Amino acid sequence: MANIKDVAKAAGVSVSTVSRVINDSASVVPDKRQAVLTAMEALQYRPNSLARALVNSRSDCVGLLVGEIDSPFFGALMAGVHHVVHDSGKHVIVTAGYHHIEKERDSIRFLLDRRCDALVIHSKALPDDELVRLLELDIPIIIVNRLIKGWEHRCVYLDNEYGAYLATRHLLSKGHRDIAYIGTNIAIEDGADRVHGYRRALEEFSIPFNERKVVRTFPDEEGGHNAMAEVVSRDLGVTAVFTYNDAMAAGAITMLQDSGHRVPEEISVVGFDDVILARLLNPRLTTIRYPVYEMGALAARIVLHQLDSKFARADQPLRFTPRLIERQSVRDVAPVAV
Amino acid sequence: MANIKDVAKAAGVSVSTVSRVINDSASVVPDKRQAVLTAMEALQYRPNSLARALVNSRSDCVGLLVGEIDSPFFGALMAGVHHVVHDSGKHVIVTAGYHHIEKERDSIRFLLDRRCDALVIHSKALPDDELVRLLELDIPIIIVNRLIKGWEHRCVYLDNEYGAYLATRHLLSKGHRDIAYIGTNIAIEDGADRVHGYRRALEEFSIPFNERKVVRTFPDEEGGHNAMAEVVSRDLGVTAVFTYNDAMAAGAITMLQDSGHRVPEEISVVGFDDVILARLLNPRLTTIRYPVYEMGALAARIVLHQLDSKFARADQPLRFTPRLIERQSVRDVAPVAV
DNA sequence: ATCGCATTTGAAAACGTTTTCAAGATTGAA
DNA sequence: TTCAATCTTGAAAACGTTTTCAAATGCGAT
Repeated sequence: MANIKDVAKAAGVSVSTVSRVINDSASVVPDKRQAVLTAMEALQYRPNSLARALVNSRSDCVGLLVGEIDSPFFGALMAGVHHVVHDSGKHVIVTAGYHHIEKERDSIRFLLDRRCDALVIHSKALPDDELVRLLELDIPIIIVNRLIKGWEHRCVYLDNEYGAYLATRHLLSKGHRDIAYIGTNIAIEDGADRVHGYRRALEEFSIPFNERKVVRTFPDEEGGHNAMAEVVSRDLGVTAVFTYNDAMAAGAITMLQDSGHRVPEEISVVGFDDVILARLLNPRLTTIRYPVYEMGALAARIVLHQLDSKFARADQPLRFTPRLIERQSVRDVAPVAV
Repeated sequence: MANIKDVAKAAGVSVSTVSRVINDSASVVPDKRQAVLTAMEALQYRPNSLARALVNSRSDCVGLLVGEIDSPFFGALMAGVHHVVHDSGKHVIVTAGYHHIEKERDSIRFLLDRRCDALVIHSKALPDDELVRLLELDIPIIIVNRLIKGWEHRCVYLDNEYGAYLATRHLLSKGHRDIAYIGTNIAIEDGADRVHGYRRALEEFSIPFNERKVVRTFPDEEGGHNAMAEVVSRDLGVTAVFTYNDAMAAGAITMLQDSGHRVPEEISVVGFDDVILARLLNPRLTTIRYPVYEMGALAARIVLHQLDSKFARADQPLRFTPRLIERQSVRDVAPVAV
């Protein structure tokens, strides 16, 4: 591959001059400029971005750590980040941590080694103090989907407690009184928050919390399926289920339908996230909207701004509020005022 | 951030020595090695991968171009590539082209500028000759999901014609005689191939091809929904539909159910791709399995091999064969021998 | 013609690595 | 003790850029 020297030689000028026309960082007389341009064209010259990044100490890359590369949830997160980063002429490097501490660590190391200008991080496995150590680095970093105490201004997160509260309250307002919660078995803050929201709604309706009505499994479709089977087998007279995410809801619905239960006639289901799947299930899933695309976009906007204030500043709060999306998976048992 | 000189100074050795212990590329006496190690630790030193890539002309990165960053199909493709590339200690840089010629071009340029060691490309928009020009570069490149004549050994692709044939034949063998095809309106080879497969199966059963039974829209859920509405409105006595992909099938099913038609009792549906969604729909979708994860993994294995023969060689053929996955969206009208 | 000033140019240093090369230190055998 | 052979080491060049700085050129006014 041709380099800048080849171009300089071909155009009969110095490398400095070539550099100047590439970046037009200074004026060059028209005929030399033209000579350089044609030489670049002829040699199919493309500047080596590594060399450029080395001297500029700017790679024009934003690093992004997600949980998995293939999942509607992270797909939306990636899309949000990609969108705004590309709009600013920069690029994204994505890595996945698979909710595994070592992989998350490696991924972040990789992004840092690559000299990304900024980072957007979704981490479930890394402990707070390790993330704080990152935040203390002097590179723009935003943590997505997690709140670290004392670092609220660097975290773009959702009010999980309120989301779970909304979902549960919705079920209660539709007359349900025996509501199971299918949660995640990975020890992570949003899991705990959602249990709190569930309990708070229950309390508001003076319904005692029953530990037997919550079962925790791996937060995917299969986990939801198994958990639902467990709930059914416990025979607690449950008329509704609230799940940690839509994938689990899908698994739960499948399990119910396969075992001859009708949804929502016999058992109502509310999910969480509102991934695309939710609209496609039958019955269409009533769920809590998690604006993950918007959150990714906001995170990206913030790091870009920190990097270079010529990018639009984000004045929005970093805390997002979930919303109930009513579809068809909840039956109205006996309406009650909220 | 500390650089190699700082480490050298701290350890009281030359940069060459530090480099040697980093890569252990030559022997260093134990006490100096230790001194270097502790200095690196103390300074939290991390080699600058850009500088390293510059001198080695090896970035240890594989570039990947996909259609969209958020879609189950490309999610699986990315996951396949990521998996094998990570296993070899290298990394992936993903870009998305959104099926748009300019964006695809830009993305590839970016990956090349970044000096990726190898590329895996999924392109729908770029013309053959432009891709050929890429393949002629002396860097390992594999094209996924597209067959370029004369370059079969560089293309990992699916037998689309056969997939469509399989789907249509399945419907025919279940007694369906009036089968609509909901196709893609983007002019791309696999679209045409699938129409051919559909026609071939029809011919085999001596059923005349009826242009009115095929409608083409944008290949997503909404497109499927609209296309299905169109098919219904044409009132052609259709008892089954085969769609270009699962998302369209989902849209079609939603449309049918919303307008009071039962699936599969009134109308049977067969999709294409077998993305995760297919298992979750109700009824579960009978579809054609597109082994995209495996194809991504194979493409990655090949470029890695070309890069450095120490990675396992791929002896498999580059052409994948689709398979029918029977689930519940097809009704048996009147069995007929295949 | 000459002077001064502004514009355009190229040489060289810098970015942070790896690697080559030659020199210095160490070892073992005679 | 000496010599050769082997190990270990550091200086310097290289990778492909950008940028600083000083020199060269061009221009208008005198």
